[in-house]
This record gives sequence, structure tokens and C-alpha cells, in this order.
Amino acid sequence: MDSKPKYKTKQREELLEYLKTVPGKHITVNDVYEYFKQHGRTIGQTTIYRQLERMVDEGLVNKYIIDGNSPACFEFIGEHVHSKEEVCFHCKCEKCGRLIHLHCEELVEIQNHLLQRHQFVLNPMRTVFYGICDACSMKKIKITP
Amino acid sequence: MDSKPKYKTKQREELLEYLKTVPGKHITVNDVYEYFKQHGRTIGQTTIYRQLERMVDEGLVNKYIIDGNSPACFEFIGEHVHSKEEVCFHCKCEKCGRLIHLHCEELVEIQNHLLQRHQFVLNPMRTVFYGICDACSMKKIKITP
DNA sequence: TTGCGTGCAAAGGTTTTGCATGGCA
DNA sequence: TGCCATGCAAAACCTTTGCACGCAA
Repeated sequence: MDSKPKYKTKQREELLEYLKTVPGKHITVNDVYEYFKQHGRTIGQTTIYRQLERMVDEGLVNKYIIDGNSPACFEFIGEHVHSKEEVCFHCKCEKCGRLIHLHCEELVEIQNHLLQRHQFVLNPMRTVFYGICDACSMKKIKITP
Repeated sequence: MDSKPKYKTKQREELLEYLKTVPGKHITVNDVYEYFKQHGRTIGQTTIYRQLERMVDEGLVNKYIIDGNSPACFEFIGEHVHSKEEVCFHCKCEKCGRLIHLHCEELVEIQNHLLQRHQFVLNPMRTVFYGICDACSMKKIKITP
């Protein structure tokens, strides 16, 4: 998937170390930047962008694009989710931003359908279902400010 | 959904007239802008943004956000069908970047499944399936450059 | 006449790029 | 030593906003 040699830099190590403390949590480039800034360590924004993008290619990190105007969200996956059986789907609520993890057998049928009918190999790690979660649906019924 | 009075301006009429010639097709704000420019008629980009956004509210136009960095896509729906089934799904190839449009009835089942089993209201406009398209899958078998 | 619509310019914010420097192997 | 990685500044990019003018009702 990649032919470039990979260096093990201090910035990358520190970034990974931080990411491991927030697995499954959504963070932006700015979140990372501010975190290190407030801990007396400055890492250039450009570096964060490039490293995170590299980790996405490596499958260590998921990248979610919530909205065209808001910054992209990154999520450290961790080592445990690398088996096919443990693959989970994500639902992201457009209202409250809540991320829902689905370990649903039935949703695996989507992969099969896309593959057999449309010759498309779905990547569940990268795919996010956007919509409105149950909590926000009920809120909407009550009050509309 | 909206209480403001609606004016029938020349720009809006011309924009609608153009949109009617490309129903179901994906166009960007810049596409519209360039189209009128090349036809000797200039409509301000701001106006196009505002009118298209208004038409989204009115249900005349769909707005798709494929990728955070690429411009938003707009799609004229037309008067004839306002049913939810007309909304199309998108598959984005991670290799070649190709965008595939799916008007697939079976995929609508995903919406029903998510709603009934997970109380999640799927928004097909924002949801993009990421993966590898058929062309790139075959390329991968042949050569890996 | 009223006030929404228009469009230019400028700002806003996120991401990318150029380039010189620094650091890993 | 040879590259890759870094990081600053600046550019690129899409989109929104401010404001004066125009135009529909």
C-alpha cells in the first residue's frame, strides 16, 4: 500500500502516545495542537496533518468528515480492532455529534450486497453513516427552538 | 420550515431554468457560475450559494457533501417525485477518487434497518460509502505500481 | 415604499504547498 | 551521508459575511 520508508521520529512517537490515551475518541488537528501546546511541547500543525494522514493510510486512525466547514475528526483505532470479525460500523449523529458503534451482523450484508451487485469493496473503517440518533429524534419532537 | 417572504428574481428564474436541464446531475457552485459566464450572463457566486441553499430548504435541491475539501454537490430533484426513494447513495473509491452514484432499491433497506433496529435516522445525503471500485480492484490484481 | 435580493470585496477557517532546516537510519 | 521529517510562512480553497445598491411586490 505504500513504498516510502517510514522514520520513527520524536513527534510521531509523542503523537501516538497521546492518541493511545484517547482511543475511539474524536479529535481534531487543533485539539492535538492545543494539547501539546498546553503541555509545553509544540508540534507544528503541518506535522500533525501529515502524520495523521499517514496513520490513516496505515490503518491506525480513522478520518471522519462531519461537515464541509468543520475540521476533520480523527480517531485512534488501537490494535484490537484488526480482525475482520471485530469490525464495527459507525453512526454519527449530525445533531449532537455522538458516535455510535454498531457490531451488527446484519450490516455485514451491506458489504456483500455492494460487492456482488456493484463490484464495490466496502471499507467499514472509513465509512460512516450520518444521520440523527434516537435521543435527538425525540428532542426534535418536543421542542423546536 | 421557513417564514420569510420569497421573491421571484431574474437570477432565481434563470438558475431554476438551468437546473431543469440537468435533473439528477451533480453540479457544484462553480459549475453553475462557469455555465452562466460562458453564456454571457454573470450571476454572482454569493447569489448562487444563497439561492441553492434556499432551494435545499425548499426541497427542490439536494446537497451532498462528499469530501471536506471538495466543493459541495447540488442536485436538482424536479417537481415530479419528492419521495425519499429518489435520493441516491454514493460510493467513493479510495484509490482513484471516482464517485459512483447508486440508485439502488436494496440499499434503502439499510435505512429501514438502522431505523428499526438502531433508532437511527440515516441521512443518505451525507453518507458516503468508502472502498475500492471495480476498476481499481482489477488493477490491483494485475500490476501494483 | 418596503425590505428582500444581489454582488462585489473581504473575511473566515481549514488544509495544502514551498522551502530551508533538522533529525533518523 | 542520504533522505525523509519538520515547521514556519504563505498560498490555495471553499464558503460566509458586510455593506451599498437594485429590484420585486
